Amino acid sequence: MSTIKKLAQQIGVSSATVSRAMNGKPGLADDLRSKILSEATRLNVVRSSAARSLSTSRTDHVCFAVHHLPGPLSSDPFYAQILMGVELELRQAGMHTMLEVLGEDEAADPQRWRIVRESRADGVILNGPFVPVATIVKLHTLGIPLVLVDNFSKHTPVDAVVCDDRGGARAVADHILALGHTNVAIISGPKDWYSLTERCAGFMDAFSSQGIPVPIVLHSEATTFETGQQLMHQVLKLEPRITAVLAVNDVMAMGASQVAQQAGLRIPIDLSITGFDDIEMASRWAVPLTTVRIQKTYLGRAAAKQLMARLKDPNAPQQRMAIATTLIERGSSGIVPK
Amino acid sequence: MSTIKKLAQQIGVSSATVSRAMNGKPGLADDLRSKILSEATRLNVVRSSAARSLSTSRTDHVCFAVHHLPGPLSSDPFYAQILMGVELELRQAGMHTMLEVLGEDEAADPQRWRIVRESRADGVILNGPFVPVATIVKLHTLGIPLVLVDNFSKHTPVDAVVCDDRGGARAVADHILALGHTNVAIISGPKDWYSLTERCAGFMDAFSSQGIPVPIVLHSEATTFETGQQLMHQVLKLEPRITAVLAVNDVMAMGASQVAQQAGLRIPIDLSITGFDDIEMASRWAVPLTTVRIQKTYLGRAAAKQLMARLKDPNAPQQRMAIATTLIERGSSGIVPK
DNA sequence: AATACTTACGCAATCGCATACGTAAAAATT
DNA sequence: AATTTTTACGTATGCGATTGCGTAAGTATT
Repeated sequence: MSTIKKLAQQIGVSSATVSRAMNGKPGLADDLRSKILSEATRLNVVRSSAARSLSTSRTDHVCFAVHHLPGPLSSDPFYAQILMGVELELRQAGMHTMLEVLGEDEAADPQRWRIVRESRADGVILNGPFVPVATIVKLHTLGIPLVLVDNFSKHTPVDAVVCDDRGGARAVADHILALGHTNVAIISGPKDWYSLTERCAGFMDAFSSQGIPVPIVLHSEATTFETGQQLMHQVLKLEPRITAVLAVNDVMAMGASQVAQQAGLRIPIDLSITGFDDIEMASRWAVPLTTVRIQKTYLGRAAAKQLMARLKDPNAPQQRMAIATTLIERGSSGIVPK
Repeated sequence: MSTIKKLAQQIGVSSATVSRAMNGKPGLADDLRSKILSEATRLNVVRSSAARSLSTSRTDHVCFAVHHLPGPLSSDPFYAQILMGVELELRQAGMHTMLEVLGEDEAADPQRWRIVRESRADGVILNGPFVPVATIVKLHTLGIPLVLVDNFSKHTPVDAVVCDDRGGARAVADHILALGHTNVAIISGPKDWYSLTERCAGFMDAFSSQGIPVPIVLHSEATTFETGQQLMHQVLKLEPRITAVLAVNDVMAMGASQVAQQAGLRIPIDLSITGFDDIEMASRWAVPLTTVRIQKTYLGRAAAKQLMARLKDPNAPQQRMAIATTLIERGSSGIVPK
């Protein structure tokens, strides 16, 4: 790999000129510029990323941070797809994605995020509701360009990209109510996860606007297949006459449906179950899952765009962007049994 | 963030000394070193990554490359978990992960991998069998430290980390044969994917060593749920008396099992089905899947280690490391029906 | 035609670290 | 005690860009 300076000598100009040419900066005759550019590609000359970030104090890297839990990037492909979206969008802008997996230590103190500490990235896309608010605040006061995904902070003016959890939830709930169900349970995860509270709120919207009494709401420590199973057991014990279960995501819905079936309930004949997210397996599940589709890749793209906008204008007002969701009706929901 | 030089002035030494101290290099009194180190942490002084990679021409970054197909990082969490393993291992060594998602263009020409072109990483972990051999060769002759994961190249001496596909396949096949099955079908993906040929070979090993006639083998263009469904349809048409199906991965097995069930076959009473990979959903599937467990995170860790070893000694002989697999017996396999 | 502006480019400082080399003091050797 | 070796540090240069400033030529203005 050759340097800019050698290219300059080759052509007979100064390295400053080559630099300006390659960066599309003014102060250069058009014909010279195109000559430099073509020579550069011919000789495979690339600007050294190290040198230029030393000089400009930008890296063109973005840090994609996810909490490391049983889940995030592995079993539940939710964040993996967001990651794909981020990569795609950044790539188009000539930027790059770095991955930071957050353990307990890092979740508590952003100073321990090595990518941030060593400023290996220009900004951070922080995914999921797993990180304590204090961490977000600290990160923000540290002046690090930041975009939250699938999370939102009331306490700090931080950009966020979410999906229309509330609207989506409202839609499934409306769907279930339209089918005639009145005896409904909601199974959810931790009470303080933004998206979950929104989804629950959306469910409630539907009930209250139809004048139907509020359903049972059960919470758990996580949103896994297993917690779905556990909560379904509870539901069956608490209120056997339930005819529909609104799960706060697909994986939980799957767990719940399995328990229900093992208890002898037929879906959707005896019991309707709905999910949220529309993960790939939702349509392939034994009883295809009625759910709410989130365009995960698009979420990622939006986050990347938002971060780049923030980098360009650090003083722009905070933005919260909500990506629309769509109800996907499949076999797991049906009319209320007589 | 302060610089090394300022820290040096503060303490009253030269920046060279601070540099040596922070890099653990010799030529420094122990007490001075520890004093410098403690001051550095106290004042939050970090070596500029840009400056040091300009100076050392290392980045401490590793490029994790996956082909962008419907699958890799999204629906099939296989590579996502490998990614996690890589990140974990690199992190422990003070290195960082960059993500490069390969489209068709990049798959054909590594010069288009921007992370590589701009040497933003010291080496590449190349995942999956999706990339043409020519690309691997080119990358290798370009002198870029490279480790293949879930792939192997006979044509070039490139390090590779795979799992014991053959042994694992042998184990499931043995298991199925031990249950008395003799009328077996194998459903696989593209013929030229390394892991798949190994797995098929492993299956065959079992048959031939037991003296049982070779089974039907069907191939397809991909290894998705849908191709699993398609091949199962074919199997049913071709040889309705089949009693066991060995799928080359879990997702295909799931697709196949669904088709079989829809055709009225009970699993495992009428038909045994096995998978490979042991993805999370395998155990949660309607009929829990007998399969072969791959420790994906460990695969990633091994790959990262291997790459770092290669970086340390570029001339070490090529290595192929195979990670052991384990047979997981679950409900989808049973004795041959009478 | 004289002056004032632009334009197109080169010069040189700068970014922050690593490291080869130099040197004085301390330790070892004789 | 004189010499050699080692230790512990400082000096200075280079890594490869970016960019403010300077200047000569070209263009516009009057």
